[in-house]
Amino acid sequence: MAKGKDTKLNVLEAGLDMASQLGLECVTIGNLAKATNMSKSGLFAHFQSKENLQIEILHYAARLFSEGVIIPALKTQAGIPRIRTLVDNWIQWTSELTGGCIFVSASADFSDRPGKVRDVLLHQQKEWIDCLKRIAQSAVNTGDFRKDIDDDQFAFDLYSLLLGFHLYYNLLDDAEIKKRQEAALTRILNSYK
Amino acid sequence: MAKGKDTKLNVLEAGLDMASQLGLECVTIGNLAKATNMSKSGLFAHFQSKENLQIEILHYAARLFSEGVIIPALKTQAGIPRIRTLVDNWIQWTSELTGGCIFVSASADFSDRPGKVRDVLLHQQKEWIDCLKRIAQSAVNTGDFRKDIDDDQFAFDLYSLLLGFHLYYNLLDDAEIKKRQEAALTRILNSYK
DNA sequence: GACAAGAACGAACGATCGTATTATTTTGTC
DNA sequence: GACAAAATAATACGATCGTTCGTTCTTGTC
Repeated sequence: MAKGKDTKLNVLEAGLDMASQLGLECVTIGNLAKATNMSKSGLFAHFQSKENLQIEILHYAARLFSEGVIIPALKTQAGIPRIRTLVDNWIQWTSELTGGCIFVSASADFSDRPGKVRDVLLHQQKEWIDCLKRIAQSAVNTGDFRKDIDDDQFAFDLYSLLLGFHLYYNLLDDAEIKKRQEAALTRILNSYK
Repeated sequence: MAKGKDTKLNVLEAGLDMASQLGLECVTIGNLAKATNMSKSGLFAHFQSKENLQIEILHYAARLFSEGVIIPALKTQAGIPRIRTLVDNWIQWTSELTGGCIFVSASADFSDRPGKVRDVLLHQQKEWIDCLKRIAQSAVNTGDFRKDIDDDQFAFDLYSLLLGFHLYYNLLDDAEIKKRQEAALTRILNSYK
C-alpha cells in the first residue's frame, strides 16, 4: 500500500516547513494536521509519539540536506572549488527553507533537552562536522591546502561562518551579508593554503 | 511597596534560567510559577501577557549582559586587549547560564515569528553589532587595527566566531573548543592589523 | 487602628496539548 | 465482488496552555 508513504512524506514536508519557521518543539500535531488536511489521529498513527515525529522530521531534513548540499558538492572538483560549492549549496539550502535552517534552530533548542531527539541531532551534527573535515582533507590531497592543517579547526571555522550567515540572513535580513560571507570565506581559505 | 520589585526580579531570574534551557517560547507561566513557588495568577499579574513576560526576560538578560560583558570590557585598555576581554567576558556569560545564551536561541526561534518579541530582539541584536563595530573603531584609534577596515565585516567575523563557539560548547560539548576559538580569534585579529 | 493600595491567591474559562480507543473508509489480493 | 489489511477519521481523555475574575492577605499612610 503506497498511499501511506505518500501521506507520510507530505506530513514530513509540512512538518519540516513548520519546524523551519517555529522550531522543532513548536511543531504541533494539531497544527500539522490542519496544514495537511488530516485528522489529528490519522496523522498521529503514522508516528507513534511526538518524539518520533520530531526525529523523523530530522531524518527527512538530513536526507534533503544530503541530496541538495553534500552530494552535489562531492561531485565537483576536489579542493577549494568543492569547498566553495559546498558553501554555496548550504546557503541555497537555508534560503530555500521558509524559516531558518532546522539544524541550526534545533541545535540551540535541544542542547539542554536530553532525550532521543537530542541524540539524533547530536549524531547528525557530528556527521556534518566529519563531512567538513573530509572535504578539508581532500583539499590537502589536491594541494590546495598545505599538509599540516588542523581539519577540526577548519570545520569549526567554516561552520562558524555559516552560523553567522544564518543569523544575518534570517533575523537581521542584512542585504550585504553575501558579500561579507564571501570575504570571510576567502580569508579562511587563504589561511589554510 | 518594594515587595513587588523583589518578586518580579526573582521571576525574571528564574525565567531567564528557564529560557536558557528550553528557549524563550517554552517558558510557561505554569512552570515558572512552580519554579518560583507562586500561583499562576499571582505571577501573571506582574506581566499582563506572556508576550510581556518574554520581553521583560529579554530586557533583564540584556541588563545582565551589559553589566557582565560590555561595560567591564569598555573599562579595559582600548584596542586588541579590549576585544579579547570582550570575547572572554562573552564566553564567561554564556557558560554561566544553565543552558545556552538566550539571545542565540531566541534569534533562531523568533526570526520567523513576527511580533513585539521579535522587534525587541532584533533591536538588541543590532545594538550588539553596533557595540562590536565601536570596539573595532577604538582599535583603529589605538593603531592596533589599520585605518581602512570594514567594521561591519569585523562585527560579522567576531559574532560568527562566538556563534560557532556557542554550538560547540553547548551541543557538541567539545573539550578543545576554547583552543580553537582562540586560534580563530587570533587569525581574525591579525587580518585587521 | 482605620483605610486604601498593592500583591498574591484560588478557582474557573475555553482552547489546545499529546495520546488512546474505537469505528469507518480506502486499498490491494484473490 | 469478497475479504483482509492498511489508512484515516471520530471521539474522548486528562493535562496544561494563557487569561480572567473575585477574593484574601500584606503593606504603607494618615
